[in-house]
Amino acid sequence: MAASTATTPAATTSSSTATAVKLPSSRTSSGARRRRTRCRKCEACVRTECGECHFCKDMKKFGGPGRMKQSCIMRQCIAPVLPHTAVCVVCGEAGKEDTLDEDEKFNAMLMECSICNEIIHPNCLKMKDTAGVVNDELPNCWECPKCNYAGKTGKACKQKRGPGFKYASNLPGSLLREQKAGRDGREEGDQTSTGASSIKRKIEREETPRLKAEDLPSRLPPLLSPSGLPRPRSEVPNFLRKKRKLFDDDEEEEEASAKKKPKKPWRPEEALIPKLSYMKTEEEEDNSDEEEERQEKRELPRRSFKKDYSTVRKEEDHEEERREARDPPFRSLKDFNTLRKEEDLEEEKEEDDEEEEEDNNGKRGRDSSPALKNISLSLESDASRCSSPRAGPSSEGSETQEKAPRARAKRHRRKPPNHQLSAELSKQLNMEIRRTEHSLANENQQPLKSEPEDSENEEPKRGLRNGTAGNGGGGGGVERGAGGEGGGERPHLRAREMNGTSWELRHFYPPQITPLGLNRSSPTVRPIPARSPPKCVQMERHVIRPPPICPPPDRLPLADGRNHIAPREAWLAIFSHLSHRELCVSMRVCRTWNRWCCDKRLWTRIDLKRCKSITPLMLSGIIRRQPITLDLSWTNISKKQLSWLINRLPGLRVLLLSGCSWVAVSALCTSSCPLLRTLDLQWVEGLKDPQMRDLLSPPTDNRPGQMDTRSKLRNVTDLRLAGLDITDSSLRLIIKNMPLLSHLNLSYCNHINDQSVNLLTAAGTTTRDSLTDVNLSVCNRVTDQSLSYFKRCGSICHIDLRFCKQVSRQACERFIAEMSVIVPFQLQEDKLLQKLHSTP
DNA sequence: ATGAACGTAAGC
DNA sequence: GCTTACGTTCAT
Repeated sequence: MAASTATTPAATTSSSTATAVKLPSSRTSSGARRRRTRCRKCEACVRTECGECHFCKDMKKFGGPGRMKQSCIMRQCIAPVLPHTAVCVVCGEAGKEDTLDEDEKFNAMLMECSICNEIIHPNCLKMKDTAGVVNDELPNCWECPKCNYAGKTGKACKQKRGPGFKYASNLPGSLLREQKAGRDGREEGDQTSTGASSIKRKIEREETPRLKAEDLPSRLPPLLSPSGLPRPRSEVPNFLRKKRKLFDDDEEEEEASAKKKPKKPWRPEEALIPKLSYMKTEEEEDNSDEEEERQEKRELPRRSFKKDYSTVRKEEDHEEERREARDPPFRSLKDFNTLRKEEDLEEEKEEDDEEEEEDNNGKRGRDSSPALKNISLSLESDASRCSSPRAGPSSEGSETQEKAPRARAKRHRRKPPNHQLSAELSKQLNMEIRRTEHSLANENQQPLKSEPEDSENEEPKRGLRNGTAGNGGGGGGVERGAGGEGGGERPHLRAREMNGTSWELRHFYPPQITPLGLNRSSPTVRPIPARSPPKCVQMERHVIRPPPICPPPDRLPLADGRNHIAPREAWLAIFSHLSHRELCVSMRVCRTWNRWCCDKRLWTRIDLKRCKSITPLMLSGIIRRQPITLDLSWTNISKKQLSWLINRLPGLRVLLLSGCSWVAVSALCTSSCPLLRTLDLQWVEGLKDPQMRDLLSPPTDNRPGQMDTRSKLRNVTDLRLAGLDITDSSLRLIIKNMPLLSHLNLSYCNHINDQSVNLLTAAGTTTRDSLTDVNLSVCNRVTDQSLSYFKRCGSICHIDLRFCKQVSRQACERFIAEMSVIVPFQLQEDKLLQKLHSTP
C-alpha cells in the first residue's frame, strides 16, 4: 500500500544494519516507514525558532549555510504524527479516528508498528486475539500484534528504530503523555480488552489519577537514569540510548551483572515529587520485602493491574491517611526550602529499603532474570519515557546485538508477569541512579566517601511527572536588587534563605569565611565539592524538549463528577502562600493539584544551594518547574548536568553557581542561556583569566557566514566574581562583552586594584555608565585612588569597599563631599558608600 | 561514538 | 515548485 511504497534507501540500509536483529523479514515486508511530521500543535511546534541553537545557526535565514537541515532545537515536535498521506496497509484508507465511539476510535485509527513499520487499522488486522502493544510515546505508534506475537518484542526488536523515535518523550518537557492521556484515557478500565485486539498499554496516562505499580517505571524522569544504572542495555531500545548516553558513563559489565539481579519493583510513583499516596509506608515496605519477594517468585502481582480507578483511588486515599498520620512529611527537615530537599526527604525512606533489597538481590539468584517479551516492551516504554538526557534517538546499537543471545536465553527462563517487569526495572533504575553518583564522583577522582550514605540516600527516585509547566519562556521576573536575585520569589523563601543573617554576609561571604576573618590568604575551605566530570558536552545534538504546555485542568474534579467551584487561578493564589515544601506535599493530594503545584509561577526560584549531590531527578524536577532563578551554589553539579539544565531552561535569568567547579561552570561556554541576567561565579574553583576568556569569548564554532561576535553572556547585568583570581585581562573582557553590566562583585579578588577600577570607569567603556553597584570589599590592593575613578561613573549607586585595607574612611568622606554636588551619597557603613534615595 | 551532511518526504 | 526538516549515511 502507499504506506509501504516509499521505501527510503536509508530505511532499507538501516534494517540491514540490524541484521543481528533477525527481524528483517517483517521489516522488509512492510518495510519502508513513513516519515513522521510535525503535529503543529504542541508547544514546540508553535514556538518560533530560537535563532541561537546549532541548527538555527545553520539555517539560511540565520545566515548559516543550510546544510544541516534540522529543525530548531526548541522546536522539536513532541508528538510527531503520521503524514496525512498515510493509509492502512490493508484497506488503503486513512485513519478514521473521527469515529464518534470512543471505543471504536482506537480500532479505526491508523497505527504504525515500530517494528515492521506497517501502518494499519487495528480493525483491519486479522489476528484479533493477539495483543498489540501501544506505544504511548508516539501518536499512532504500537507494536502490532503480528510483531508482538512473533516474539519480536525482545531486545532484538528494540534495536529497530521505530518511527519517530527521535521524539520519544524522553525529556522532561515532553508532552506526549499528556496528549496521549486525553486520547486514551478512557481505555484505562480494561486494558486488555480494547476492541478487536487486546492492547497492552505500555505506559500510563496522565488521565490515570494514580499510577499503577506496573506502569510506574515508565514514569522515570529524564535524568533519572543517568549513568550507571544498569538498565539492561539489551532491553533499552537503541533509539533511546543516544541521549541517555549523555550522562551515561558506566560500563557494560555492570549492566550485564545488574541484569542478572532480580529487582524489587521500583515504584516510580515514589519518584514523583509528591509521593503518591497509595504507596506503602516505610514500615510497610520494610515488612513486606520478603513477602514481596515471595510474591514475585510466584509472579503474583502485588497490586492488581486491573483494579479499576475507583478502587485504586480508595486505596490510595487510605494509604495516604495512614501514611500522613504516622509519617509526617516534615520530620527532620530543617533547612529545607527547596525542591530537592522536599524530594529527597521522601526518598530517603525508600532508599533504605532499596538498599536492603539490593543486597538481597545478590542472593536471590537468577530465577528472576530479566524480562520477556512484554516486559521488554514495557521497558522500552519506560526508557523512552524516561527523559533522561541519555535518552534519545539512537544509533543501531552494537552492544544490543551482542547481548541479544543472553537476553533471549533469559527470556526463556523467565515468566513475564507485568509486575516482574516492574520489579526488574525498578531495581535497575535505582542501581542506575546510584551508579550515576558513583561514576560522577569517580570521575572526579573524588571518592564518594565523603558522603557515601547521603549520596545514596539522596538519590531521587522521584519521577517528576511531567505535567505542567510552562514553556520555558521565562516570565519576566525581575532579577535583583542589592542582593536579590530572582524576581517574583516569595517573601517567605527569601526570609528563610537569609536565615537570620544579612543577605550581604550570607551571600557575599562564603560559608567558611566569616566577615571578620576577611583575609583571603587564609585558605579557603571549600565544601568538598565532588568535582564533576568533564565529559564532552554534546547537548544540542540531542533533542531538547521544551517543557510541556498541555494546560492543566482549570477546575478540580470532584468525586461526584462535578468540578470544584474555584478555578485554577484561585487555587494558585492560595498555593502561592505555601512554601516549596508545602507545595510538594500538596502535590500529593491529587493529580490536579500535582499539576497545579508545579506551576512555574510557584517556582520562580529554586534553591539547591549546598546540596551535596545534584541528582538526575532533581534536574528533571527543575526543568519541569522552569525557574527563573536557579541556585546551584556549592553543589557538585557536573558539566553535563549543568549543560543539560541550561539548555532546557530557556527562561532562566538568574544562575547562581558560586563554589562550583570550573569544570561544571564551563558548561556555560557551550550552552546558551539567552535571557541570563545574573550570573554568580563566586569562588568557582579553577576560574581564572583563561577560563574567563573561554566563558566570555564569543562562540568560536561558528561557520563562515554565521559568525556571532557576541558573547553568550552579553546580556548579563549582574556578575558576581568574588573570590576569583582574575586580573585586569578578565575585566577587559567583561567590559567588552557585557555592555549591560550594572552590578559587579569583585570582592576577595586579590588581583583587583586601582588600575582595575580605572579600566572599569575609563572613558569609552560601557561599564562606566552601566555600573550601578560595585563590590570591591576585601580587595586589599584597592586604594583611595579608586574612589576618584568612581567619580566618573555616571550611574554608580553603591560602592562597597569594606575591609579594603588601603581605603581610608577619609577618602570615602571626601568622595561623598565631592559627589554631593551631583549625587548625594552616604556612608552606610564603614567604607560602604550608598547613594541616597536610591533603591537598588 | 559523534556530529555533519544530505536525499528526499511532506506540506503548502 | 518551494520550503522545511526527518531519517539516514558519511566523515571524523
